[in-house]
Amino acid sequence: MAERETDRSVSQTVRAQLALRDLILSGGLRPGERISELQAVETIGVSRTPVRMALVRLEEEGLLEAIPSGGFMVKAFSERDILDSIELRGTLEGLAARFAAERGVSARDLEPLKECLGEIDGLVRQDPISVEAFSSYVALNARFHALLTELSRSPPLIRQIDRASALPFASPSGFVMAQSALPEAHQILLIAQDHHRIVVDAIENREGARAEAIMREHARLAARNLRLALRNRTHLDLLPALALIRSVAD
Amino acid sequence: MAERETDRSVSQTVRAQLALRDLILSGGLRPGERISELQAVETIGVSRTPVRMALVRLEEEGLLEAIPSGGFMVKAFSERDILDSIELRGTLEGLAARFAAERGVSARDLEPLKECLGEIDGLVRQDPISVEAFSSYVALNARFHALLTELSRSPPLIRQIDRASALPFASPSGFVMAQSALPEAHQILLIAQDHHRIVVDAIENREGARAEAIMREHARLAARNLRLALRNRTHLDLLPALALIRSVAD
DNA sequence: TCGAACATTTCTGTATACAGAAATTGATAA
DNA sequence: TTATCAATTTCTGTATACAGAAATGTTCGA
Repeated sequence: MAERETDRSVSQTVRAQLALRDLILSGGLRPGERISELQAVETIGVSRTPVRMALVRLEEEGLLEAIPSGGFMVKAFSERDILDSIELRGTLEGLAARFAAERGVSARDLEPLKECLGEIDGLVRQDPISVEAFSSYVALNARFHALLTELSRSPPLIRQIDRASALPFASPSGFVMAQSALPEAHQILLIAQDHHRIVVDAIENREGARAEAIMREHARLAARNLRLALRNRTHLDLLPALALIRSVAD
Repeated sequence: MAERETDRSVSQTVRAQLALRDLILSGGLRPGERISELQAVETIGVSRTPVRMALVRLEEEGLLEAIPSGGFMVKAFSERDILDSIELRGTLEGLAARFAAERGVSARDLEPLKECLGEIDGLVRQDPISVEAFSSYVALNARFHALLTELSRSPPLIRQIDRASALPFASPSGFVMAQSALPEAHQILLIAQDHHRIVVDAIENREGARAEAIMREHARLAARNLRLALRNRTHLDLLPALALIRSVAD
């Protein structure tokens, strides 16, 4: 939707995949809705073959579901599904943190993580926090988690975490936090940042069990947060995947 | 390879996927080897389109890797990759066991699991254990783990576990345990069955933490087991994915 | 007015054709 | 003999054509 002119640097398949994913996450396609290949062809502007490839990939990714009679539909998730996904992700990240701690990381390896930590600090110290700062936080937070995951040095685990993140971190491209929810969100950010600091410390000190435990706690915070957001119908959480939750969408 | 005549009950894509996966797991395609679409078309007997679909699915599944310049190759795994995958799987199954315990399962829900437990008991009580009994065990064990996973009642978790099982449980269709390795394997089976009994008991008694812990321990047994198998170059382990390990294949 | 059966239309799954890129082979020169 | 360059061949990515199935709309009968 952003650019219409053919971008030759990216394959048609990838383009279709990105376009479809964004369409799903932004709510352009509702949960349960059947996806018409021909319609997608028109919308995206590529042929059926790459669209089809993208559909298969998105199904494997977990955003689509195959219809027995043929074709795909947007997968619908319950509130519990999302909460479970968050806990699942926390468990995997806990394992990653433990791996990082137990296998030993050099000070040099920890550097990017600490740097990221510092950048986040700069944001969350603002009082009151701005909407822009919050958007930056979302990006930085994602980077922090990615860096942490990388530290495990375990390709299978990294892969799995990437997959598990699809839902909890699913976020349409142009998400912005509502102004009214900022103060409460700020409080949560401060706690989350505490967790971040602790896990880095635990890894540095080779305390695997502690590193694992804090990441699980971190996930529990996110879950509590989401539960609150759902109850209040606000977007104060860090996880704007709400469009996918059927029980809310309906 | 089994049937050549067109099986109309299954789609061409699924047929291609199964054929390719079996070809990879049985070692017909070596790790690192590039997969020629046209060659696959000839071997499997379907057109390029379904082959292509199958390749994409197998890549998402983690058995193939995309080549930057185009096409796919069989993914190569290190010994550590496989060990990590086992621990990863154990961690996820631990979470599943905890979910099952905490969320409460009725006696009726536990019935299939207990029945499976009993069947395995019948096998492992044999002394000496037969090669056939061992093959049966492999199947029953997979069923036990699947049933346990189901008890979590968490679709996202079940999905992740299925993905995570791709490697640890990867097994070509006609695998049989070597006669010489049976006694040692039998010992391991007995311990594994102890774990199975404990986890069922823990779930029944709503002891989430205990259920989780024992599944992790269970994975650690499998990992130790595989490590031993790799050192001795025997197939005494329960995880015949060795064909995928490059450090062994080389 | 409602329901069922038939015809029409649309859509998916599969096969194939085509273009551009990559790899391989062969030839020539140092 | 070896290295380099060019020509050829092969392969992938994409588009499109076709057949069968599913869904939809319409018409006829009760």
